[in-house]
Amino acid sequence: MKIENKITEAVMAIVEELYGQPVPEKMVQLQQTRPEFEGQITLVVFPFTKMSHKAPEQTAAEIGQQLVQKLPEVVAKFNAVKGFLNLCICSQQWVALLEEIHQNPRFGFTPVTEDSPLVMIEYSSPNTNKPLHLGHVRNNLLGWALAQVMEANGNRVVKTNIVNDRGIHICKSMLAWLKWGNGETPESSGKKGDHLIGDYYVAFDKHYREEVKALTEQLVLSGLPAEEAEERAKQEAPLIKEAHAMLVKWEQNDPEVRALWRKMNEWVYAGFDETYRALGVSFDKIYYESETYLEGKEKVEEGLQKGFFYRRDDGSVWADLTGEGLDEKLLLRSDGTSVYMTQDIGTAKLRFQDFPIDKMIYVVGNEQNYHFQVLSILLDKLGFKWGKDLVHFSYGMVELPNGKMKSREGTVVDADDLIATMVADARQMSADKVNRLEGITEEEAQEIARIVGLGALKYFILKVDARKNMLFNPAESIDFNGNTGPFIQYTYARIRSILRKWEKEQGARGKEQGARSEDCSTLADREISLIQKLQSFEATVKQAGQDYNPSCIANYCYDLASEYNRFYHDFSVLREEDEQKRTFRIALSETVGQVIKNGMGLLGIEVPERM
RNA sequence: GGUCUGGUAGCUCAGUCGGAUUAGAGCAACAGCCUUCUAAGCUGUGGGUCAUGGGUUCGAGUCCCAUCCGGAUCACCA
Repeated sequence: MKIENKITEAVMAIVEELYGQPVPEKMVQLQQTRPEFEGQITLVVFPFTKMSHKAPEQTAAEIGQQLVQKLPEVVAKFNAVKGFLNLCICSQQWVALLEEIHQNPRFGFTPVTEDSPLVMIEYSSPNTNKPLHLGHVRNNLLGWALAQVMEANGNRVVKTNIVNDRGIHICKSMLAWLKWGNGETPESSGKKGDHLIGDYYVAFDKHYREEVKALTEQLVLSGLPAEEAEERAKQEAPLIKEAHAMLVKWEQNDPEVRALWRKMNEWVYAGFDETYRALGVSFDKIYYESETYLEGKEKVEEGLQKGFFYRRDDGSVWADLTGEGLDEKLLLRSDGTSVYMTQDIGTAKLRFQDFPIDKMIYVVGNEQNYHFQVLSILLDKLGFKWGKDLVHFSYGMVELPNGKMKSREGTVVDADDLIATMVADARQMSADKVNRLEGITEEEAQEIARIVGLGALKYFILKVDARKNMLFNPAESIDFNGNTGPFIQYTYARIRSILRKWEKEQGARGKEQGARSEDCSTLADREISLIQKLQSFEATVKQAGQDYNPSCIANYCYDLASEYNRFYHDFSVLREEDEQKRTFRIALSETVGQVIKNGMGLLGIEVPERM
């Protein structure tokens, strides 16, 4: 039984006994004692003053006395400051707690069973016409971390990706490749497939803009107002018309267009796979829009028959959501083709056929908040049981110091470049610390650099609250000091180093057990607060699962590492002469390392054995 | 304009269920600490009207209302 629970139970009994009123459990508020006061756990007594009809301080004192009497093995002594009752907990309790955590390598995790709820998480969702950029990186990292967190909270998780592999943007790349590509392939050019295709997408855009510009001038000369001229030029430029023609051919299953489309998409997928592998993310099931985009129509027809939707005179189908405080939403165009919303309904249908989903989480940027509000209502109306409380895990945009990322203006941070830069910087960083690299092969050093560089990137992104927009300053982000991933990794590596030395020592004189509860009556404040910190990992994981918020785990890892660093500087663990204390502190260190590893693991961040 | 969302130190960010006379980290600046288990570290100094005004109460950065500023969204685009 946890220390908190014992105290809560006792307080409930005591208050009822003293003041004659039953107390709901929620009223018993326990918190960590502020460092400037003596004690470790504090009871907030304000809520009880109404029952006691006494001053807060006196009420606190009365409860404190009873606690010491009734729980002598837990509460050693107390002091009351205003309405706060600070309790000094017996060291044995802390030692026992540490031992419990130490014994449980999965501390804080809820086991997953056959009957656990099935949660599907959709993330990444790239377009196949250009490589992944920083915005996708945030999406992928959040999606992956969220999946880990949900699993840690006892859910079965299916990670899924919907690939937007069809549409006008793909045709643009295809067209440009046909026109100017001379048969270039990833092999012949040495480029990653997604970058190759992205280059043609850019080429298309460049030529297209030139055409638009020339055509606009022409139209202006013939007497059209400038704005109107540009509008028309955009629609009538030969290139865009060709692209549209290609899209029509694609939809008609033209063998040549389809073959080219398939070939180029394969190149892109190979490129994406490489980036995904570098980021350490993966999927259990991938859906392609080309396979799902027609499915939604059927569901919309069904909704139409049931009277949820209505058809206008021009044949288009709409949902009237004014009753829900929203607008009317188009579901099928007048020509019968589907729109974005229809496709999402179709994808939902397929997913539900494939999996008995209990909860669906979409990791998609906050610019689509409205879309998912509507989708939730529509899916609910159409009878998807998870539709009503689907979760749109909505994250903010990544901004750059000079504004937003815009592919046209070349202010995009490419994912592959970014990863390579971070790893190279980490390599440079550790090369500066020559003594560390002793006895390490070049290969091992490279692997450490990969772990540290990626750790820096991942932590930098995951530590900020997902729903907020965040600023990515390329110069400052490559910082390995302070509140960063490498700081936490460093703490871990140092703990491992201590343990390696200790194990060597133990090997010489025979194995010995870790934490001992006897004779540790005088724990230092630092040790106790470390144990308290360790204990709160459980609550943090739970909270992250409830709020769908990986960032609190990131901040927890930093807090824990900081706390350990102070401990590390206060005590010489290996040189401690008192045998009891030393084994205790070794066990404490080992447990901190274990929790750091688990916490970082939830974020998809690896920790190195040495660095 | 409607809806949603954010505003905390020069900069980037934390801040749990509303809790403690003094609101925390990191970066940047300044000052200390490597004969001691990994200095990617530790300790200290300076830096704040928690956007503004009201309200709720024993108590508000946190909850409510209004205002100001920023962002997103409101397509027969995806």
